[in-house]
Amino acid sequence: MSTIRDVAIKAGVHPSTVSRVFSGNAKISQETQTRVLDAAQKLDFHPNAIARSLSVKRTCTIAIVIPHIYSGYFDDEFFPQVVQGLLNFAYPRGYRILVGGSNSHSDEIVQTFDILGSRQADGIVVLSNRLDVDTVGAMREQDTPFVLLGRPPAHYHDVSWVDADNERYTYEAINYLIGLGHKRIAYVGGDPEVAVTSERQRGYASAMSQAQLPQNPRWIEYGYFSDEGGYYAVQRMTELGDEAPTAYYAANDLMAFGILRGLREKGVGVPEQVSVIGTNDSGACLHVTPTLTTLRVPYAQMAAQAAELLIQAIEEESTACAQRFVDCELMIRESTGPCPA
Amino acid sequence: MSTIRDVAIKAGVHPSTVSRVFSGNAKISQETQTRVLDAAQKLDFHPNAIARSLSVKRTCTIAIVIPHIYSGYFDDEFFPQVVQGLLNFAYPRGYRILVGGSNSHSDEIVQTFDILGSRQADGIVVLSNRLDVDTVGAMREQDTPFVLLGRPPAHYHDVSWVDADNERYTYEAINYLIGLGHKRIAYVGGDPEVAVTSERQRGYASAMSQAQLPQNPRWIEYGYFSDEGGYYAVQRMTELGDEAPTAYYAANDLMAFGILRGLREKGVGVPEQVSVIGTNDSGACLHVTPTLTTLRVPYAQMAAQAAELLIQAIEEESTACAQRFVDCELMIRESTGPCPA
DNA sequence: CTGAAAGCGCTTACAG
DNA sequence: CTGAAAGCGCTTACAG
Repeated sequence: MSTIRDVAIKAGVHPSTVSRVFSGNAKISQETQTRVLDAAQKLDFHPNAIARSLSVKRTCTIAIVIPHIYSGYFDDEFFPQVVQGLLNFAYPRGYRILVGGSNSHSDEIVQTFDILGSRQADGIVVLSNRLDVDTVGAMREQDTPFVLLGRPPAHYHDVSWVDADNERYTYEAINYLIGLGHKRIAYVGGDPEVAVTSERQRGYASAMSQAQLPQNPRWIEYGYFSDEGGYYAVQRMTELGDEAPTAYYAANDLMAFGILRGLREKGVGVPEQVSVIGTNDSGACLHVTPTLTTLRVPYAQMAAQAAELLIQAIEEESTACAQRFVDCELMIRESTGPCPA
Repeated sequence: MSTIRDVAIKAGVHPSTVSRVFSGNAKISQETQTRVLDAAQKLDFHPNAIARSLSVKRTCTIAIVIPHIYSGYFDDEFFPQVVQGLLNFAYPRGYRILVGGSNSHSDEIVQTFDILGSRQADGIVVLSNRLDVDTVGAMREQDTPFVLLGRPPAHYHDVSWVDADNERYTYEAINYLIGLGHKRIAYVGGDPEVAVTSERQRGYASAMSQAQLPQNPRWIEYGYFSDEGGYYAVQRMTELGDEAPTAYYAANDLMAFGILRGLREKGVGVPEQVSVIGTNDSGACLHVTPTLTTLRVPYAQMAAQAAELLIQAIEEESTACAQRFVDCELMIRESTGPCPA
């Protein structure tokens, strides 16, 4: 592998000159330029990105560490959409994505700080699902830019984040069911440890109480974002007899598919007898029967905005923080209908 | 941000000593060790990974560039499985994944060579779908290790790759349909430019001809891996009347879902009247009705093996190459059944 | 427009 | 076990 020095020798110039023709920003005479390029060509020279990074203190890389908490991160298209969104924004601007692994929640934090501390990336987007105040506080103490996907636990004003207003949109989804005449509505949340679970539950509760509907604790189940979780919720709730829900709201599509499966097995018609709403709008919503009404959460867009904030922070070296909400949309399809009399 | 030098000064030792306590491999007296660690602690020192990389010529990173050819790379769980597989093997060994973007096929190659040349990663796994001989030849000319996901166009013996034997497994899937009594079988391939499409088509053709079944060119359609492609294939083929296929093999699940949708709209019963087989075994196969019989291709496992070969090449600096096949499995579910009389 | 020099923050033979 | 020095391959003020 040839270096800038080899090229310089072959071209009969100083290494700094070679550097200048490759970095682009500097006036170089037409003649030396071609001489250098020629030499580089012949030696198959490619600038070493690591050496450049060390010198300019920029890697043109943004990082993300993947939680291995539940496989739903992959099953439910959450992670792919995030990577896609990051790439959509970052790639055209010359950035690449560094993906780190983790094998537990605490390891996830360790890995995040490792990337932050070692400067292997210029910035990092972190999934703030389970971050506590301490963690966020510690991130603020260091000086590599970061942006959260999801709000921090306490409402720091000097932290950047992008989030959906989960409470509000779940409220609207429940309201839609109420508008269809449903009165007994189930809430199937994800992992109760994850912020989004309680956010959505608040939306559910406020829609119910605003409509002055009775709330039954047995209508609430945590399905941990898995298909089985949804399926199990149906087993539990159909036992309630007269008190069984006529509609289910699930905090992700996977659980909604499990609900659909559970209802089908019990011979319950959807949407004639029971309505089902999922969350995310994953591709499979259109492939199931009936097609699934779902609350679309634009993860790719969230990630793209996170990348935007991050790259802004990196390049402008501003310490200004920004908070952004993205819009969700209720995709009404076949799995919801009027409450039967 | 403090450096090794700051720590050295504070601890009253030479920078090389600090380096030694952090790199781990070197005998250091208990006393200096704690002095250094103390100083590092106080200064919140974290070794700079980039500087280390430059010095040791290793980044502990393996790269992949994502093709933006068709969104199916994301929709069909191909890419997420690949990243998951890479990470599963790489993460426990201290490697991270660098993900690059691209916006066209030629750009994909440009980006690949850019990573290779700039030494931003220690190795790269490349999707060999559309690589031509020239490209593979050029990759061999440089000295960063790489492994192909899929075979190279010509059968180079000095190139590492991991692949499924697509021809063989599609042959078996078709044979399964033939065993069920089907005689008119449709092949719905992906993008005809992609190697896997013709590989599977060969498997299809040889199963048909071995069973001495007539082959009708109108039973062959390219659905470009999209839902719509499968849907459209049904529109075309149901027009064939008596000659319409009684079974469909689709080269990915997405197209199979489109086929299912098309058949449902036409009131064709699956599997009573027509059987359908997909490929990949994406999560949604279990959520559709009927559940989809599919040829499982273990992408995550393929990627993990690619990571294994790659890391081997990186760490042993051996130039030995290896070729590996992974096993596929026909997952028999509800969408296939005996050919109606 | 080009050269010479110092520096980015580590590592690692070489001495002792 | 520790220090001093050279080096990894670039970049970038500073001169001229």
